[in-house]
Amino acid sequence: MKVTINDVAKLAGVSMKTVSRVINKEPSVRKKTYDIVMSAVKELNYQPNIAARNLAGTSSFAVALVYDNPNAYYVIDMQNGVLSRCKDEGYELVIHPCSSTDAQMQDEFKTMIQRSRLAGLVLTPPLSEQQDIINLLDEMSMPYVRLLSGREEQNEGKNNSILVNDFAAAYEITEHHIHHGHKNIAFVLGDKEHKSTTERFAGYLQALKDNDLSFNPSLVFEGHYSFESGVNGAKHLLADNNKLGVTAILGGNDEVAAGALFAARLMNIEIPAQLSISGFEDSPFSRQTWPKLTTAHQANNVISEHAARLLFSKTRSSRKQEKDIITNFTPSIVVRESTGPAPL
Amino acid sequence: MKVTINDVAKLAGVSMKTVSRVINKEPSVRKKTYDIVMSAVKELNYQPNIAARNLAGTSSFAVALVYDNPNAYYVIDMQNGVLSRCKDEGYELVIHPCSSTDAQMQDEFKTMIQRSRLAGLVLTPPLSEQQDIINLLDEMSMPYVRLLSGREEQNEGKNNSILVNDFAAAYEITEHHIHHGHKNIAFVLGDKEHKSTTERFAGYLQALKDNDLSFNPSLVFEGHYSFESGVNGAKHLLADNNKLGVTAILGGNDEVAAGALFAARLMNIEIPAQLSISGFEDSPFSRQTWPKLTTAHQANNVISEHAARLLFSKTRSSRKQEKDIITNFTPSIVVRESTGPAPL
DNA sequence: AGTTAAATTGACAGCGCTGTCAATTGGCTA
DNA sequence: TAGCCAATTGACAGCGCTGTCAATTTAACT
Repeated sequence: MKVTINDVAKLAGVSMKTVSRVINKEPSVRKKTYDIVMSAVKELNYQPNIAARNLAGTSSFAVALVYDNPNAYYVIDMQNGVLSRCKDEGYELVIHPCSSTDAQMQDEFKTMIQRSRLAGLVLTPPLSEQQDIINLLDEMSMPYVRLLSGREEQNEGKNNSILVNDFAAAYEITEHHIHHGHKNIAFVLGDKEHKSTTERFAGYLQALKDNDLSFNPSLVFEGHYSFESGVNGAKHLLADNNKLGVTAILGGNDEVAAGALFAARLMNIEIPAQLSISGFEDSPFSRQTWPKLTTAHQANNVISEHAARLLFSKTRSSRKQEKDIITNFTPSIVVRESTGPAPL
Repeated sequence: MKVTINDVAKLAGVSMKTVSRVINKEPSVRKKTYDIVMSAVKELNYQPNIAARNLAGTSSFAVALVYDNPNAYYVIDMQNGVLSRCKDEGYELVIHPCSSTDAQMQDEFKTMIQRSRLAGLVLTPPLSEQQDIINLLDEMSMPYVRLLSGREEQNEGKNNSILVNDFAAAYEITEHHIHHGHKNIAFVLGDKEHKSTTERFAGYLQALKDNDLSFNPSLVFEGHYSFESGVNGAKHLLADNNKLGVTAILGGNDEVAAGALFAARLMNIEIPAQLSISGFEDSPFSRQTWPKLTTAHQANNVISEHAARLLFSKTRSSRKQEKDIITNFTPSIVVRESTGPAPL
């Protein structure tokens, strides 16, 4: 029933250590030996014991995913992406939800790292943007990968960040509206503490500028990443029978856009005939509205998978480096039914 | 930096084994000894090494949460509930998303169990309703706890199930509508493969019966647990200018209800003045609609925590039994703005 | 006090694997 | 062919803890 590394060694006619080398893809193993061992592994269906590896080795076989994010869809995508890579690599995934505002979080964080003897961790926004956490990890010289909102040129010299180009996404979405003849394009921003908010806003501004449209500050609503904020924002922007003449609204994310959509419906505004609305992220949320949202697709499960790859590439130097790790993602626009030409 | 059980033993002036006994809350430890050891543990801030415990002991210190559920909110709640208990008990949580329809799932399942040397697992619907999985676990004599939709009387004799009384929830919600004077109460059902669907439907029927209202099959729409299904269901039920005279709709869950809400809005039906709509589960979804949904609150994080407790109580017989584990949950109605008196 | 059983504690091996370092092999040059 | 270095392999200890079982202490009796 239980197959140990010793059984494999006997069957292959080599030492345990050599089997260990094969399992861990260490160099200095002859091709022939490798094949013999591998066939023995397969014949016995050998499964390395993670606990023993953790105990005996210097580095452990567990990575943590740390998040403080109310968006369940986002979290699940992150988990699944990292998890799939972990399975391939034979690692365990420790999930660690936490509150970034909690004062004792750092302690709890430290305890977790000690207890689990982690090989490394993946940080998602907004924790990945918190300098004190980064410092703490650097102090402990613990490998980590950050998921951040940012542009490619900002990633130079760093080799532990995965950037999502929210600037470009916002730029593209704004141009989508502009090309549809929209002039008065409003923006319901997300939480301003999040870097994604400032990046998206910057992209929006740049697109306006590049298309010779003037920026009207009253078309910007400073809100939060929530449905309700979208409702409030849209109500505010469209107040007084839309005296501002808004014909398009960028929601800070899909939830915000869904809220805006709802508010517009309540005001008997036809979507997209009278008003175009777009979101960001392409969460399942964007398909649960009616009409479905035009949004910027961001493959969070893919992104998180690459984050995991990057982490693994840093963790095990003995293994050959993976060369196809993408560290810069640019969301691409998905046009659905919530946007269209500007009304005449 | 690294504190081992040996350090604690020295400081406390006892053997390693005694420290081990204290850590594991084994019986046969004098109160005085216990206190001495515990103070040493605290002084050194000793953290047991999970890998070593797993390796040395017969049972491991990891439990798995297995799910096949597209509802991210549900999954997150489940995770958090089980996770909080795991932290208290010093266990690890292994999350295992999988597809119940996938043919090779059982194999993968087995592999996971072998690899991780699990102490036990928590199964959520619809996996918890699959007999082949139950059989497999029984064969391996692996402890598990099932989360199921069902009524208290059905839980007798079983000690590995946590029941959510969807019957009672549906009964209560249906009566809520009835007491508001509704007569033509429609129901957009969820997936009929899920036991929660049949339970909720049964509760609805019972409530109608107990209040001397006749059951009209054409007021039932067989749908799915999705927003879109809610839209379609409501459209169907309210067709032809509501010739069926529907004044209230039960959504199979909150997503369905949200869909129904949206469809009604599109038809310019006022909620709740002309039509009452209710959901189930009280997911964040139900607060992201406008008006907010009346629904049946189901504290999934609490439920999953009790599932974990139940599992732990079965896992370590040496530890004193927990007596306050709730194995039967009855959701309670939360009245918000989407329901009201029947129109005249 | 003396005896006996029960409760409490400790010594020690070993869980399955990897790190260290020494032994062996093979490939190459002179 | 001998000689030498690098590549490859193996022997062995030990990671931090728990199970086993024996040693010791305590309590409960004649």
